[in-house]
Amino acid sequence: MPSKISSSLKDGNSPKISEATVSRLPAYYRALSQLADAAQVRVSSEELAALTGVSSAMLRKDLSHLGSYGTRGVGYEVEFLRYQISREMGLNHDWSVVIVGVGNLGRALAHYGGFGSRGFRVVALVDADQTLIGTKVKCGAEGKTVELLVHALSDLEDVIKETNARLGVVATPAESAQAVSDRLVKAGIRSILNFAPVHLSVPEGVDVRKVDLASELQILAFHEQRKAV
Amino acid sequence: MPSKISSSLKDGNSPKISEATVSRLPAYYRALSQLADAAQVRVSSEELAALTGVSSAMLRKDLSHLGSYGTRGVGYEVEFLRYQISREMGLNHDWSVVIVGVGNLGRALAHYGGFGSRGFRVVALVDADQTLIGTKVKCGAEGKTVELLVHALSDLEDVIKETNARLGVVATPAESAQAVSDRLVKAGIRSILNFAPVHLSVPEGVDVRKVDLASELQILAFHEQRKAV
DNA sequence: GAGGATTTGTGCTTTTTTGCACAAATGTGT
DNA sequence: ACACATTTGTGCAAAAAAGCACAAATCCTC
Repeated sequence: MPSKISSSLKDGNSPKISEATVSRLPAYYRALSQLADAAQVRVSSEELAALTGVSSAMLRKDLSHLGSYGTRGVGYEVEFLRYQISREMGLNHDWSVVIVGVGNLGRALAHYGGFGSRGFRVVALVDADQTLIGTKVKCGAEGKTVELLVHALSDLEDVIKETNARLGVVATPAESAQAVSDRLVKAGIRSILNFAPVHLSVPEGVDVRKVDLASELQILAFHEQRKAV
Repeated sequence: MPSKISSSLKDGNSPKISEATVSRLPAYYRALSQLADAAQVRVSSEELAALTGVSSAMLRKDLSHLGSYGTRGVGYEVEFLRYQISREMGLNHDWSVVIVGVGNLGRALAHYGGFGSRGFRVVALVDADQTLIGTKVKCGAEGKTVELLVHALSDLEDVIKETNARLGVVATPAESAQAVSDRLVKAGIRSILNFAPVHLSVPEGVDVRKVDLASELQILAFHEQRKAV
């Protein structure tokens, strides 16, 4: 039995988890959730590593940064480790998300079930298109769908204040992305997920993560071309 | 004037462009396209770096791996550099893409204009859902939309052979992603873009890039939580 | 309760990536 | 023609990330 007592015995200061590690934690969390659903109690670093596509040594080092949550000779307790990761990542409470841009992609994101099941709740939809404003859009996957009203872009600040959104998703065309980002920041948003194919410049203290679909394909194409030799 | 003569004077062997560099080339390419549209002729490393969110030193080093395409004291010629990057990445010819999974996300991807304008063409849609098979889905952004028939998953191999698709996009639920991936590989696809929230295990020589929307939000949430202190 | 099998946690090494600083090359003006 | 301002390309140093190997800790069996 792992010493579940020492869980909150960590110093107040952040123990500097490296960015590379942080970027892999979600994958570990997902795999652990999967195992938990399958009622598996314990898992070895080898097994969890295989499920997430990393080496077992790297997995162990990543986890060791969170604390010593495994048992030598045995492995990790699935449910316990999952909880520790979720706590470390702040997934034990819900995060409110505002999506700006309700085009094809924005609607797909709203529908996407993966958010709700992992601590994120889309609480507001915003768009500049007059023909969309006022319409309702289904949010969340089957099971617990909610209809959300599309608000006007001009009401962005109010919407954020009322819904207490902490995370902003930019799913607008490239032309308007920077302006939208600026307003999100001004309204207090400090974490932005950007789907528009432009670099957003934001003041210090604001985090932006970019997801660029075309870029991903281009990177694949680069390697594909090299193979063809 | 840069010496445009030496463009193909490179050794046949690949000059080992680092993965980090490759992952940034698409951003450079996009920014250069933007500048070209604005009819800008020359650009400095400083300016291009600002547009893409990297340091000017890193940009110069990245570009130096492709060749010496700039002119000291002057900068880079926008159109010329753009062409060199596109050539290096294999964007001078079109890449055919097959999308498996025509749910909300798959449809959004099919609609997405960013693909077509950057050397990618969605040539086939495949799904397992009987109610979708045989229906038509609009592909591409306004301007040149094409209607594509949704094919049965059982016909995957034939569809790939007929359309000569080189890139596969997995936009299925997590449960079926691995099986779909296996069949894509067996059908000759060696580059896969995976949107399903699972790790795909593939044989050596096959590239997989993963885009996980929930993971991105989780990483943001991690940092957001740290700020709140 | 001792010995062997297993599996974590981690110090050390190697590789990759980033950052700095400046020489080399080009254009400009007098 | 020559000094000067600009901007690239790159050698070298620093930092970050990944990989290796093994000691430490635990469990199981006899």
